[in-house]
Amino acid sequence: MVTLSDVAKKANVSKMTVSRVINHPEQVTDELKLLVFKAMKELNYRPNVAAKALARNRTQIIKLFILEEMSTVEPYYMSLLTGIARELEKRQYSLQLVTQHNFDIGGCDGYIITGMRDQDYEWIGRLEKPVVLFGENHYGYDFIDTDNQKGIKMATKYMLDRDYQQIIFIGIDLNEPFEYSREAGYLQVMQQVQKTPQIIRVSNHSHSAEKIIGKNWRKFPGNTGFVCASDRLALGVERAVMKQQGKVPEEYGIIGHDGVFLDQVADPRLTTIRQDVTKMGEACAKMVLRKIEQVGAPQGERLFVPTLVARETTR
Amino acid sequence: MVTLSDVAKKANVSKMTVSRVINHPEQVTDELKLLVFKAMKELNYRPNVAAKALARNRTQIIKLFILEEMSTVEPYYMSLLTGIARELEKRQYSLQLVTQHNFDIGGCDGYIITGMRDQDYEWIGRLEKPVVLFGENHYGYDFIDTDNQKGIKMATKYMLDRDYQQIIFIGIDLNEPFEYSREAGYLQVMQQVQKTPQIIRVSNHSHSAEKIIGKNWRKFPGNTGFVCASDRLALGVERAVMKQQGKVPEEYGIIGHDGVFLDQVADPRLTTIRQDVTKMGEACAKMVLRKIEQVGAPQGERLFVPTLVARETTR
DNA sequence: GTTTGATCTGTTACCGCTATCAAAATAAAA
DNA sequence: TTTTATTTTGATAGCGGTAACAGATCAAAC
Repeated sequence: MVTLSDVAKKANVSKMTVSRVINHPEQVTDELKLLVFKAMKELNYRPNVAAKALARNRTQIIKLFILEEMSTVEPYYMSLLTGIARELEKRQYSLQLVTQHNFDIGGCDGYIITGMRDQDYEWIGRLEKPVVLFGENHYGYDFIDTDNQKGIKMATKYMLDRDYQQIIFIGIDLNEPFEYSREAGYLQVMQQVQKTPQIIRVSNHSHSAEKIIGKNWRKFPGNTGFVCASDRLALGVERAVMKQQGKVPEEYGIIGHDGVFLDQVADPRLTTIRQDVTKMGEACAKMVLRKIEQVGAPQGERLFVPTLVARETTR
Repeated sequence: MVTLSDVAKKANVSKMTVSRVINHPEQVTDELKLLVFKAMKELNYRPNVAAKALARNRTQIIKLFILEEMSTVEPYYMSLLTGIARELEKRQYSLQLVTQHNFDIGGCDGYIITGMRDQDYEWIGRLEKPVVLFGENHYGYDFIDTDNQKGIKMATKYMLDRDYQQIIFIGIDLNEPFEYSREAGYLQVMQQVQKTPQIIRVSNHSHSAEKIIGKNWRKFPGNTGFVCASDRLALGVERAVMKQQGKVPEEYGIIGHDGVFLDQVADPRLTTIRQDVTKMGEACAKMVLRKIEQVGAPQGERLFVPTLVARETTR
């Protein structure tokens, strides 16, 4: 195994200089830097993460809490993980996945938390290492999220553009900020165009949406657009419409939200508000690492603007 | 931070004794063990993973390679991850997720690899640390998998039990062992009951299955059972049947395979061969850790028997 | 009561890296 | 040129564990 000392010897400098080239390059002359880089490359030097962690009194570990039940877990967590993992690896950090069933012990340098419900904020506030949330909140915690409001605004406007007359929002029956933001987006656009909004809230399962749409079918005369708070709901709505022999997209438009996995499985394929979840994952990792560097300084929020992917459920 | 020394002082023993209590308890008298445990508890001692790793020349890191494209990635990888993470954490290991886009550098103590295709085995063979595969293979690598053959056998038999006359296997158009095993399971049962088997292979997308079933609809008279190699395919088959006004499950039976996520999204809900992917994840982790302990000794294979979950697509 | 052997516990020396401070080299001011 | 300030580099001492060996303890055998 190639160590710092090996590189140091080869470059005719001290260990410390090599260490500095890696961690504080601004403190080293360009001349020496060059020598050291050359030696590192020639020896194919790989720093020993454990040694670094020990010396700096760090763990080089970030914990990811996924607080939702894994059975209901959205497939997009996989993309989130990919993004986080990619960024952490670049910076020589490891990941530890924490779910309901292993609320645990070992130390870490920071946390990324997602799937929070209101009651979680209390213990989150007591965590002693930097925390970044994936998902908006109103408690002042730093977070990354998609721009929920803008996303649904886009969807609603798109429905209007495509000339659907009656536009209905199918929301998730949950008192969480992301849902409020989405509804707000819908309401704002409806207000702008002076149409009466209509919101139906159901639990986030395709069957719930399907059922409620079926039951209230007579209220949806044709030319109706359904803006849905998730692709799951959109999938359920789509099925309900199809079963009622409603024509998609001619008579009924459907727009989902998320654009990860489910939208492609649907038939016709869902028009959806797509989020780049992987990129958001990277952003979570970057933010928590920056926060660690800055000894816990607040990082604020970062919203990612989603894109509307037009497919087969809108005309 | 509480260290070994703190515990040692409190228990009036040396650091080494404490270390032994943790790593080689059989070498310590019960008397001392009790003292040490008490001290550990009272001080709430948490071992420093980095220090341990450094001293033992280990990384305490396991890398998980997911070789499939993340866009097509099955949601069940999330369950796999959960299982792996849970087990690793118990043993003070961290996880590093490696995908197409960060084929990387840093060291590790072992690998778990999944989503391999034939051409991958070459470089896998060159890895210098213990490897465990998730997914059967014929190259002698240690692996964990679901019992593909038995699963499809169960499905096929179940179709027969439910008195579907013509039973068709919808397979994945891929030259991989798991597919062969599934087909073998189907073929064996068909042979036993002296029925002519019929296999249709398509790429693993719901739309592919839907299309091919639609196109060949006249070949499926009613009283037909479709045994599918994945829930995705089953979903497509289900849609095709519904579109042709076929009655599910009265006239047409459908059984999927995997039982993670998609089966619940379908409507009617899919009868499926369910795997406990989380448990298999745990098994992967256990196996690779054992292999590390045993300096790379072969561990063989371990097949998990899946269960048939009867729902709404079989009568 | 020694001696011997086995079992248990403690001492020492690292593992590879970084913070801290001291020393050397360089630049600026006197 | 000498003095002083500044920048750059090096020596040292851990970080918290573990392996390897040395020393102590204890029981059985002489």
